[in-house]
Amino acid sequence: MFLDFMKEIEGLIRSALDGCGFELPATGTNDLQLEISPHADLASSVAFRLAPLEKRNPRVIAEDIYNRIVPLREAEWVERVELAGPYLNFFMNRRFLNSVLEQACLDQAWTGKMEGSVVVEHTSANPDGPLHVGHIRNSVIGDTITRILRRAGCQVDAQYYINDMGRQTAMVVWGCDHLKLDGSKADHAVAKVYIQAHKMVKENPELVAEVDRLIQRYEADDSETAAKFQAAAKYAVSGIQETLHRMNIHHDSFRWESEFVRDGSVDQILAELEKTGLCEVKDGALQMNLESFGFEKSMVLRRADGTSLYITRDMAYHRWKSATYDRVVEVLGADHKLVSAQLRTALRLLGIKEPEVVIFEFVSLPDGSMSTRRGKFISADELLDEVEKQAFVEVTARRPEESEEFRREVARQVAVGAVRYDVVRVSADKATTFDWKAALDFEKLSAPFIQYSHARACSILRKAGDGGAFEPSLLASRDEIALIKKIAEFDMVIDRAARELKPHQLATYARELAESFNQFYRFSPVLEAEPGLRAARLALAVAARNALRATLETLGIPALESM
RNA sequence: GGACCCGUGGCUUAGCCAGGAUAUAGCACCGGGCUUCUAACCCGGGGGUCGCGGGUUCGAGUCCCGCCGGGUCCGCCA
Repeated sequence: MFLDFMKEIEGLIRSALDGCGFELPATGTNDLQLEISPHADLASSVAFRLAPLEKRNPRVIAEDIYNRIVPLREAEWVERVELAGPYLNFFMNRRFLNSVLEQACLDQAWTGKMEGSVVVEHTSANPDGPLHVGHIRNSVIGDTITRILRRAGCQVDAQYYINDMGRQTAMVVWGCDHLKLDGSKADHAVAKVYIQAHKMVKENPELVAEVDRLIQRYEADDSETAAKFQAAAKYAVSGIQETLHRMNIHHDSFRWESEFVRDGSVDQILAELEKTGLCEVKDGALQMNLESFGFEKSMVLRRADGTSLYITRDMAYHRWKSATYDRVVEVLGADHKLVSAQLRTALRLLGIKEPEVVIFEFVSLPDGSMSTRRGKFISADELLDEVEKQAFVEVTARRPEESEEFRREVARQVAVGAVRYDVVRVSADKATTFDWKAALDFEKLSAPFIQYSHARACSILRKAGDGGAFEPSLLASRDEIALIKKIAEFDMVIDRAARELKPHQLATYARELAESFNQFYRFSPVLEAEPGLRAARLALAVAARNALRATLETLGIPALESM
């Protein structure tokens, strides 16, 4: 699809440049300055790049290139090139549009040729309570990246790293020893114990020693203690998973950080780090000095009591990931920026491939940041419940004749979509403030808009029956052509989002695709059209339905057939 | 104090990494469209010193420097 069109144009320009004797220094990506433009299907402003090198007017250079472009009779997808001042404007031919339509109709246009294995670590919330509205930014971004990479063609392992050795988990274990889990949803029950335990320890500082002893015993692999830690972590994670499943989020594998202590890889990493000569024992703790790399704070690798720390275990985990997968991707909150940078520096020193880190900025509440420990958060479950409730009201208003079962199911699917879309549509590096009013207002720039387009397409197809043979060239109106072109962009959007790890680009595309379909729907009646045109439009409706379904699926949003 | 991120119409936001032809969309506001495939939709309109000041460039929302405002981090927590 679009990538093929683009590739052909690249070839045309490059051979024209050779013909002119122009040498374009490679500056990275998009050397040819190609972009989708309102003036063309694809435009190049490469003449501007060459002007200073050739010391000539870019208009003259563009004209030279234009004159050297081989006759397009043999071009597969390019109809014509226009010279517009310093710009070269390329237009796609009918064959290209027909090919897009055909591939989309056959539902075979949605998987790319990217290769390799990728591990995407996301969510990895501490097993000390339920996911809150900040965590789900991690989960939704991570899961969408996972889906995008799969679409692009990669083999992806979505992984949850369970922090079972941390102080938080020890606090939960201590809490479970002294308090009762109250039987509510697992992760919520754990949170109550954790919050209470934290309060008790804070009020009685002598209890800290008890928590420390738990950490030491777990590190020493005391079997009774280990059973408690693992049971507590597993219990919390089971509740977290339940919430994730509600949002269509599934992990392929779970790794426990304790594994890396047990199998000796943490000790091994420590030995290797010590060999760098940057480590010293200070106040009994092993520390690494990274000042020459711009970090004023040294990195503590081992506590004075000999137990390991998160960052050291994480080093071992990263070495394993780097050795196992071609690409290592992880989604982290902005609070991890500094440690993550330190970790990458340390990995580099050991010659270990560094991860690609997707940082997302914080979600805060109107009155400040969230905290599981202080019990100050809005849980993902609560959010989903409320959005679902509101969605039920909306469905009931629009489809009062439908059964309650139908309306409940639609509300559930709309809620999942609304929550996911609301999170993924914003670029990860924008800090946001959670707002109930905005969360429950999913009327317009939101998932239902896209789901609705899909449902409309399905409705046409339900009523139309089998369209049979059709003449694609009949699709020539502005809205029909625009829709085909938008469908064609799918592979390029996926490819780019997969390389840049920016899922919000797909959210933007989804909105544009739905918009194009809605315009087609409004201006090009399908069922009432003349037989020939009807068949062609029906084919376009199938193509659009498939494109919308693939897009929604990649966003993890249910593609409802009726709503 | 230091490091990193953000600042685009009243509000939310794309474009910034790879500088180019009239700056994207939604909400809200004004006007129009359901006897026609689901109006959770479509069409039109008003509204922008792209935080501020320098610089680089033929050209800056996009790159560089400084400042202002907001966020995050700077634990033998994770």
